[in-house]
Amino acid sequence: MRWSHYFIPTLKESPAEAEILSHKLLLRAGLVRKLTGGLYTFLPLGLRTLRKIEVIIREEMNRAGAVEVLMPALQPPEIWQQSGRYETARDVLYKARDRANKEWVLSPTAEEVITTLAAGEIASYRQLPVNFYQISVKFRDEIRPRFGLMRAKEFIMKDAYSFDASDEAAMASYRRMYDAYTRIFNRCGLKNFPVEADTGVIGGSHSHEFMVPAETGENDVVYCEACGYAANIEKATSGIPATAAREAGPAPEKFATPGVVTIEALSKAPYSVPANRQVKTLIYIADSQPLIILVRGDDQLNETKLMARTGAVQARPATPEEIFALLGAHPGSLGAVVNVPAHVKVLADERLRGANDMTTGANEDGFHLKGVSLGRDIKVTTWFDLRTVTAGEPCAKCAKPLKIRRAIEVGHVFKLGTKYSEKLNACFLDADGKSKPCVMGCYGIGVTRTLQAVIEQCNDKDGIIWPLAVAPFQVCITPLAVAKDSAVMQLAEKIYAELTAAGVEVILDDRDERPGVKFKDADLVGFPLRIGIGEKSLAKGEVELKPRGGALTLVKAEEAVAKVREFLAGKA
RNA sequence: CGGGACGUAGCUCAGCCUGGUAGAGCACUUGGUUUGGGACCAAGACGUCGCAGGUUCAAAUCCUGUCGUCCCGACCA
Repeated sequence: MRWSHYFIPTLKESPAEAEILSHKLLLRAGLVRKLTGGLYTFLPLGLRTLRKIEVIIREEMNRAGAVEVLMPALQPPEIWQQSGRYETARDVLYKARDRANKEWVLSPTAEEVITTLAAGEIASYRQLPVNFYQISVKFRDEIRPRFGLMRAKEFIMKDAYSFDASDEAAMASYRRMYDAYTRIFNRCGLKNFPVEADTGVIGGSHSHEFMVPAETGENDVVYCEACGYAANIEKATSGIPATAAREAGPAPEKFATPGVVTIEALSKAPYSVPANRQVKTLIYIADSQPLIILVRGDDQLNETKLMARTGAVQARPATPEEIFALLGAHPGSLGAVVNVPAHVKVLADERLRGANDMTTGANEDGFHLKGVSLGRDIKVTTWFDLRTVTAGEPCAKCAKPLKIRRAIEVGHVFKLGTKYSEKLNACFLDADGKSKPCVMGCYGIGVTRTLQAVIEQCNDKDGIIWPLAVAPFQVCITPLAVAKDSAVMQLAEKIYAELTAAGVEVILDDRDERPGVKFKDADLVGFPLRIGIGEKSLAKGEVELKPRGGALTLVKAEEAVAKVREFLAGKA
């Protein structure tokens, strides 16, 4: 490819819309352009990299035994109603109407379609296992698209769906995908690691997310360097000890706390009740039902855990008005000891189990209760792990201190079970002649997000440093004179022709630009290897080889092609 | 949906407070000089100042509304 015939609109300055580095580089290196918020056009260079990632994904999915299909992006709402997600996924579903005013949904994912396909096509255990995948555009009505391709309204996803005859077989399918994902992200040149994850609205029993460590990521990951435990903070647990038992009085004692409505205020004089001896009382509305939630004063409720434990589809903090109507007091004076309506469930965090001599609100503005014992004074409906892990807590497996870091989620694997196959009737006849629902798994990779994650991880002050496997071009030839009859250009053309013939992906910067412009552009775009050809070195019969981010070496002109192939072979 | 910031040339921004001829740098066009890390000189082209109302003799500037973008939070398959 000749640069002058291509389209690489590089920018010296970052557009104001970009905040994080990878987003700025996407725009500056001429990989994408924004159409509007959350919607991007891939330019030639960005598309080449995208295609390379797709090829890696296809190779590994095929190797893992999955078969490629392509499903419609426009889908009938009926199947979404059948699975129940027309309601539960309502907020992210884009909807459209046709001329007959019939409604359609734009696919955010394809469990419904693939399960409908399986329902029609799979009749016997002899057809199992099978794993379908596709690489296609997905649509999600994100509340807040951000960071370029990281969270967009429309993006490219690889989604796969496995169908198995038994739970054990489904776990084997899950494991195959898990291993394939590790290979895929490694091949993309990404530092990555799997973490235990919550299954969310998609449902299922077992789940891992593949994370790329990055400060700009949207996920917090809890991990243990000693034993390798790693989990999304939404799911993570620790070995933190329960609340210490104390000498407890015979009954709770009410005391006046005028104006005190925070844990912190109560921890100060004249009350001086440490946060770890307080019970924090939170009121949530989960699927229209009020819930009382108790966590220790120094803990934070983990809303994802709350949703997971209760199976709620939607949950939100109650408003002060709702709270007053329920308990007769305002936030800051709430407790679960007295005035708790019989129909309201009390969910308490495990860390409070057996705790006594605690202080909590009296459900009367301006008053608290001390000497409260959980179990004796508070009727807990159910105990759950509901708290959010913090850094430094002992690992549940090995007791070493846990750490927390930010990361980008690039892949997610779920064991789904029979949730969709039952609802959409994807059943098969087993060897014993009985009809059983397929045991499913689903597996996603954010392809466009992965592209940006590579940039986020592979860069320096001058621009992108593409891993060879996903670089838009492997080699950039930079002749410093472009007149057709110049020795420099003639050699550049010769090397270009030889490399091209050898199957190397090479771009020839044949623009009549000053050297500085060409060097800056090559660095910004991030080609793994640049061949510099100038009059100075050519006078000695030499050309320059400059790996991006590495040191420049001089080689004999006639050896250049061989050296380049050596370089590429060593990196492949 | 709450909080905040910003919409002026293709891009980055100034001008707005204190109303009075629409600006700079980069990019672009032409000519010349340059030519090993984003050149220089000269000439040029490019704008309904996001949009709609209002105030005023006069609005980029003040007021109201609206749309859009970005950030934080909420939310998030």
